[in-house]
Amino acid sequence: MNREANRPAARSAAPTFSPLYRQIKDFLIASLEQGEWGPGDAIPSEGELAQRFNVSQGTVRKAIDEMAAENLLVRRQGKGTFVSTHSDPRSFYRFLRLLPDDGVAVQSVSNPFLCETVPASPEVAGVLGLQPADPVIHVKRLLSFSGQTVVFDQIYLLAELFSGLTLEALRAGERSLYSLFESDFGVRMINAEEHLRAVAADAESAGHLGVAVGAPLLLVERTAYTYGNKPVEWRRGLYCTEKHYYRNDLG
Amino acid sequence: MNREANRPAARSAAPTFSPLYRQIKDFLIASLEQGEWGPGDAIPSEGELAQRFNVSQGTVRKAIDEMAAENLLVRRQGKGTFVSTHSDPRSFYRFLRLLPDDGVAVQSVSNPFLCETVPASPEVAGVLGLQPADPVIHVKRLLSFSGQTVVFDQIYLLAELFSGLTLEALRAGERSLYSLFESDFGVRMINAEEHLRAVAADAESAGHLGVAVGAPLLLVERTAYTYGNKPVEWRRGLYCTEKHYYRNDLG
DNA sequence: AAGTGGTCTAGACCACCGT
DNA sequence: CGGTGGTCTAGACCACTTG
Repeated sequence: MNREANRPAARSAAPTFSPLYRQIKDFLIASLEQGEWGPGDAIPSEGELAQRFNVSQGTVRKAIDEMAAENLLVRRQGKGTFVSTHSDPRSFYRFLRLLPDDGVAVQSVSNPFLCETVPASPEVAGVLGLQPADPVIHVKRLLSFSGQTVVFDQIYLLAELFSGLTLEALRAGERSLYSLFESDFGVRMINAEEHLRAVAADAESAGHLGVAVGAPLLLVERTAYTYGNKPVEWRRGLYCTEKHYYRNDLG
Repeated sequence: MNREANRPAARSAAPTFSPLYRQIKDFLIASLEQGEWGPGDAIPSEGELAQRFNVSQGTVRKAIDEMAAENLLVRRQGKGTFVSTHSDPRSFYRFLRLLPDDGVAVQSVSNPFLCETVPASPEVAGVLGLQPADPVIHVKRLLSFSGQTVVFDQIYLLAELFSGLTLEALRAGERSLYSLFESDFGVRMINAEEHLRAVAADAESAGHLGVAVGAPLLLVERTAYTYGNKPVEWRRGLYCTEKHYYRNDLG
């Protein structure tokens, strides 16, 4: 790494000081972004990276530590360091926070029933950084836990990144949506922000979820980001919380 | 630290191996728990701790790094390492996730109107690890943002830890509840878990929040923990989400 | 200038995993 | 066994804060 090119910069005025391990981290993130190593792959060992960058192993270690803390990489002692993937439950975080009142988490079943390209509404365009009427892919689906429909999702995706997505592809396989996005479109969701509200069920939601019109539903609006905090998905989920709750750990 | 006493243990059967830095971390946490250093105080420097434990500075550093990541300590370059406190906004995390739709976060105003000791209901006893009918302190309060009442909280506290808490004390000062608990009762909330649901407003909540009976409200049930994952508070909050939302960052 | 945390090094040894 | 990550050391120097 360019020791000499960097250190003097710290003494000069504007350019923010960037320690070696951060330069290495940035390089590794850029490599991930470019697909240098795919999801689930092992990255080079600490020793090899240290040689490649001409730094000590401890410096590489600090870079990888931070990326592991951000769920970009997963360390496994004795085996290596691996790129996180949504396909592997033990590796990537799950975004669905809904749990049944009694008993433990059960596998959810996704049932998509619409997938079409439409012009973005002003709201969706604003969130995804598009011009109004730019194309987005609109997906509607239901989520069930133990045979009971609990979530009605409306999902909006950047058409540019997910062109070719079909209802058949969504229906195929047992994979999660994000797992499919990752393997079939090379788009990895690495971060998301949710806004929660209580709302009254409208006719469509009530029908899907089997509740009365006007019944209280949990509205979950999610913006999901890929590398560089680029928003690529916005979804509006209506959760029936009669027998399930949304769990959040603070701290 | 007891190098020799520890290492052989790793080779024997049962006792789980514990690295040096973890022993130091555990020692520091125990010290915090016993009030060795109060909220906002500086703990000894890395060098001094290294000498005291007869380890290298790097080992102390790793222990402190983990505690800083858990929001137990706050590092400030050039100054020292300090015990987190709810009194200092820049130091401890805030638990309130409610934000106004438009504009940035505004200071909330707490308006408590009831504080009495009552026997724990079975539900509260279960969560707080008490026997039913053990005493708990029941607090009711309203929270306002910019003059508008948005939250109706019912709070249950271990009577044992908060004996002497009065409505007057709650009303005094501008401090947050957790700041008051920390300074007046020596109880520090370090972790919490929330369960969210959408519910229909009952008569009491509707009256407090100025909405119709049956209107959708966000129900937030929180269990808060102090050191050792000991639950010390349970609260049931009803949030009016007409002009505010609950924000959650995933990842 | 002195004291603190922040970065970096070079090397040792341990724990874990596969072959 | 060899290779990986995990722990630990001793020491150097940098960056930030305060007096």
